Amino acid sequence: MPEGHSVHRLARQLDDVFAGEVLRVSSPQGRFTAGAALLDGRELLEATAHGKQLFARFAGEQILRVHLGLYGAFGFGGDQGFRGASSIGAPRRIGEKEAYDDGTPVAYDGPPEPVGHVRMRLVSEHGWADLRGPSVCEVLTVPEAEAVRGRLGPDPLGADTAAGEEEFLRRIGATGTVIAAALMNQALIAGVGNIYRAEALFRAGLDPWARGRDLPVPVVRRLWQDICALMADGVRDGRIITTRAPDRADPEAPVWPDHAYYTYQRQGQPCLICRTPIGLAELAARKLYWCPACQPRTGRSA
DNA sequence: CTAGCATGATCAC
DNA sequence: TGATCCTGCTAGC
Repeated sequence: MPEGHSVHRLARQLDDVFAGEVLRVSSPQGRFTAGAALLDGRELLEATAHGKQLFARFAGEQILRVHLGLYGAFGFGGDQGFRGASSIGAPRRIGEKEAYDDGTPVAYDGPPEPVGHVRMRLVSEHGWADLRGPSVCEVLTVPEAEAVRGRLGPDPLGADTAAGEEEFLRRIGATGTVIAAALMNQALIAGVGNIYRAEALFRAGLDPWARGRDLPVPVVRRLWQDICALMADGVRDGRIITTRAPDRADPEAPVWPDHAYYTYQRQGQPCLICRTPIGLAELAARKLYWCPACQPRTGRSA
């Protein structure tokens, strides 16, 4: 159940441990057998992310595209050098909750027998990665991969956040949908999910039902900039934390605060700012959390 | 133990 | 709008 920050961490991890390596690629589960055969024995050149989409470029113009969906996750394992190659702290799993190695040296005898439904297994000389439960795992040509990217909006974790801001402004200004729905539309902004959506709207004090095109330009700019900052923190921490330090129950515990969120899954509980009970609504088949007092309905909202 | 739900997105109707 | 994909966590027996 990853939002964009998890996929960016995953891309970094794959790049750290596999880039430049010739990989054995298989599908123990059997649902990716043909795709695995296209990649098997090729060098992984680079792994990148755009929003929630993961792209791994292999030699021979083969692009692996993975989307984790609701519950996809990668698991990693390998020898000491493999684990040390990770720049994000050698997690054993990336996708939903991440578990970290404690640094204890372990003997490495090659990958374990696949347990359960492993859609794809990548194996190098020094380590392995197992992919489970993705909504998409396929091999694309370069033009096909570019077409996928072309359908996505700007990524707050992309290299050029200034250009992304202008693009976000353009796309939000052109949509008639409410801002809470717009933030979940990957064609308008890529990588935001249900948590960042709810939390960014709260931090901006925005009515979730305000229409995108009705929002003042400076408000939309600040929203983009705040999402960029929040998601960059998420990549750094491996976890979504959106509460400002003074708003957490224990300011002395900045890394694992009691309250990581202002509104997400806090329906009925008091707002951390004004004590008003947090609201819950159904919007486009997803749950929307907001504070009715800090994010008052505006006249023109839908 | 089981049932229900979850940070997602597509497809059929 | 609802079903579906199909994993893992958690609340409740």
